[in-house]
Amino acid sequence: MEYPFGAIERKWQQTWREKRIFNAPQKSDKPKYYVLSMFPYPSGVLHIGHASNYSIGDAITRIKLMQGYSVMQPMGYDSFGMPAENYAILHNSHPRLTTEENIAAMRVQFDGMGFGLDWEREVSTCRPDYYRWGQYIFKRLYQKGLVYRKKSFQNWCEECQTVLANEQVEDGSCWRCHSAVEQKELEQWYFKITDYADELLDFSKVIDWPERVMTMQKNWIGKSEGAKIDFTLEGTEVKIPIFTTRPDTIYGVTFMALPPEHPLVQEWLAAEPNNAELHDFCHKVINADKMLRSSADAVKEGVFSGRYCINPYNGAKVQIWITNYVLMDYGTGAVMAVPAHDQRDFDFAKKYTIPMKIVIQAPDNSLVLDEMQEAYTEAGIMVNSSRFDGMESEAAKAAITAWATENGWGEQTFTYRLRDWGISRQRYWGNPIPVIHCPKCGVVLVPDEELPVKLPDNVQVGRTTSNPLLSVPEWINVPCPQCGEDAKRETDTMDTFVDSSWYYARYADPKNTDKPFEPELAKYWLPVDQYIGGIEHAVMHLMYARFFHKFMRDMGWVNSDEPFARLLTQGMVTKDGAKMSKSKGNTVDPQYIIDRFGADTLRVFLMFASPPEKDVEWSDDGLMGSFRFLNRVWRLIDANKELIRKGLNNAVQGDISPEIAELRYDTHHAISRWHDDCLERMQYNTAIAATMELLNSIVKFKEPEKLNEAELAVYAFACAALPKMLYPFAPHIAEELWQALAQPELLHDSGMPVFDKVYLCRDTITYMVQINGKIRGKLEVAADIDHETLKAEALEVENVKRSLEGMIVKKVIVVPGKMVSIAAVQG
RNA sequence: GCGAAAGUGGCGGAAUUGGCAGACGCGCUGGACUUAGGAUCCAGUGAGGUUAAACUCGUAGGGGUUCGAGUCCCCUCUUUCGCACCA
Repeated sequence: MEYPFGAIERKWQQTWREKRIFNAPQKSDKPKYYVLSMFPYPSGVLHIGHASNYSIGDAITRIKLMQGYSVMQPMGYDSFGMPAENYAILHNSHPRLTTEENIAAMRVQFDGMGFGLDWEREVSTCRPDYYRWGQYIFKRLYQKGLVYRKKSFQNWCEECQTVLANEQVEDGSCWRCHSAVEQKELEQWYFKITDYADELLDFSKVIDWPERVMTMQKNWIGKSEGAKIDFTLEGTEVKIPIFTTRPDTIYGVTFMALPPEHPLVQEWLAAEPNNAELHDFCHKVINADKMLRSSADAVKEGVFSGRYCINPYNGAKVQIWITNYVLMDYGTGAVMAVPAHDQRDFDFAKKYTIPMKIVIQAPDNSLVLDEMQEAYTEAGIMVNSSRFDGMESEAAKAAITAWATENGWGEQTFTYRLRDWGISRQRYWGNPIPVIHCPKCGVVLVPDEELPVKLPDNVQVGRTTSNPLLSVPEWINVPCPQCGEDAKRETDTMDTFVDSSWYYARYADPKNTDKPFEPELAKYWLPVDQYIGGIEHAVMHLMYARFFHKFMRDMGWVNSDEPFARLLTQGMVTKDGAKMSKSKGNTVDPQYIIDRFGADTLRVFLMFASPPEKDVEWSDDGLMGSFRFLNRVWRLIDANKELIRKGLNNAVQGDISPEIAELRYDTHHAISRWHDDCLERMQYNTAIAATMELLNSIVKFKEPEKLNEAELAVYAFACAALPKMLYPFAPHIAEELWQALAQPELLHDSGMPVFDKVYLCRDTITYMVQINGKIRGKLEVAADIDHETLKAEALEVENVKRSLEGMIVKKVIVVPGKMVSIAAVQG
């Protein structure tokens, strides 16, 4: 017989809702705990990945409730973005309608999983009551000087008809649709995330983040120390600043490398319309696939510009080359090339027979110019470097930089790989940028009282024209808020990552109609104590949210430095070793599993199969194992509930059999392991294993009705521990069994399962005996035996004695509570 | 190429501080029972060896430290992830 999971799950879902168990109070005497899983895109269908991810957060929520915290676990929808627009096109509908339908459908499935979510705090980024405050925050960022517009070459996804931030380009492809990314020159809105680069590099204020995520962010920010040095265009006063991390090689500069996008190059192009070589090369490079251009094994190419610049250190005349290997948007967009000491410059110089000059000599004096096969990039002794000759190159870096500062042609500086965040998207289904362009006043912010700038409904959604908003003149044409003249609305919408950069704060005060959220409430709930989500957001979402949080702190809206104190990056669910996807045809429908085996079974399987941060390989057989487990627990308690109720009221004093004493030990041991796994280690698979082991220990007793009073008390205590231990993972069956044991309160309110250290002590201990590292025997002794006696007894164990024949014992080591180790040699 | 993490039975995984490797689950083998169920219960299950033991081997491979290594150190291989002309 299967236990009646369907009825039980419906019953408890309804009870939790009616009793408002998971609606977090705004004020509480208890300490707060904020559990947050990354909100989903509302696809309308809950897939196994969602089920797995949110099961983790729900387990934490229920553990923290039992522990006595006031817990908030909200949920919402990241509902702007391309997929909604495409979905609407496909179904000949409107994104707003399809999105709301999907949200309603997902809500039902979330509830069917039994997640303890505070639906009164639901946010959906595509609703005006949410995106209004995104616009408000945009304005505050603008007023703080953290927003600007810039025309430049952008990553353009033809498929999505929109631009992408650098971090949204993966291997030259769009992060979302995976089609190739091109370059297109456009005027775009930017957030000055680089202002916070140093602070984003500092993770000292997070409590527990995976090292991997912090490393990825550090790599992405890519801070490097170096010097900015001004070269001068020959015969002019024009400065060409360069950035280098190797100022010690400045006397080895034999050419200057500029990218075609460099303003000086653009000037020369304009000045020489007939220089075909120059024009062809620049045109070719600028329009080349950015991925190919920036890959390490791309062939280096260039043309000589016919111009020279002057090295300020020695007055040397340096050829200026236009090349494909220098990036306009890193450093100053100009490179001093030192072929003898930089591999890229070396390759380039070899190809175009540009001279080289050794200025750092290897410590063993082995460098000879004509014999060099590759650049020498190590440290060494300065040579051919005028007044710096003989110095250690590492020390010379500072000296040479100082010399530049003294002479006014350079300074010590830092450069970052991180670029400002381009947030403009040429799409309809996003948050409108609250700006009006006035021919007279320029860029004018929409006044607060006119927010939100609502998306018009009557657009023709489609991907043939670039931005659907361009087709709504009555929305675009508005009077300027400042001068009243005819003006036009900005038609770019914001990157959806803007919406997800502050939603965690809105949950603290989701219905506020005056401001994004009440600072007092955000200060109470933030930071998020435990954040859970996929590793794929390691750089983008998590860095943007940190940036927003630091801005909100500077505004005085929050008082923490980091939004997420602890971060858990959960693994994905795989099948046949691959990520589940429709195209591979290896998906599993959670709804089918819930209908056939119950949500508890699904949750237990997902949590038991592997630790939360690792991938879970789907297994139908494994799922059945979880189902059998819950059925066994059910049968045990259902068959014995009167007896257990009685036993829970029994006195614990009295004689008990050794077998029951063992059960008592197993029970307290299992609970203690559960505590450790649930609270310290966050390793829920072993917490479930401990629960299974306890069940196995209990079911050894086939006739509990024959136990005496004291024994029954032990037995009942063991049985009653099962629902508590199951609660985080299989909450419905746990509540039902808990109620069957005539317990008055619901489990979240019942406290942690308790164990008593007294019962973890044993009178006797089994010691293993090792000889030279191999197990040769064991002996059971009193727990308080002294070491000398123990050693003597260990040597007398029969098998030990025999193995020691003809050997001389050199040393005997006692590992308290565990083993006796004998070191012996052949005699 | 650089950096990080990982590699344990037929499978998912456990071993928390250097101390009985393989918990727990799946699968498999044998048995019991039967209201034939996607049952349940009992026994077994790393490899070799044995009636059973003893014993030998065993945590990717090779070395090392230690009374003792899955765990620490060095080298190699493989896999995964991140970065990759960043001056």
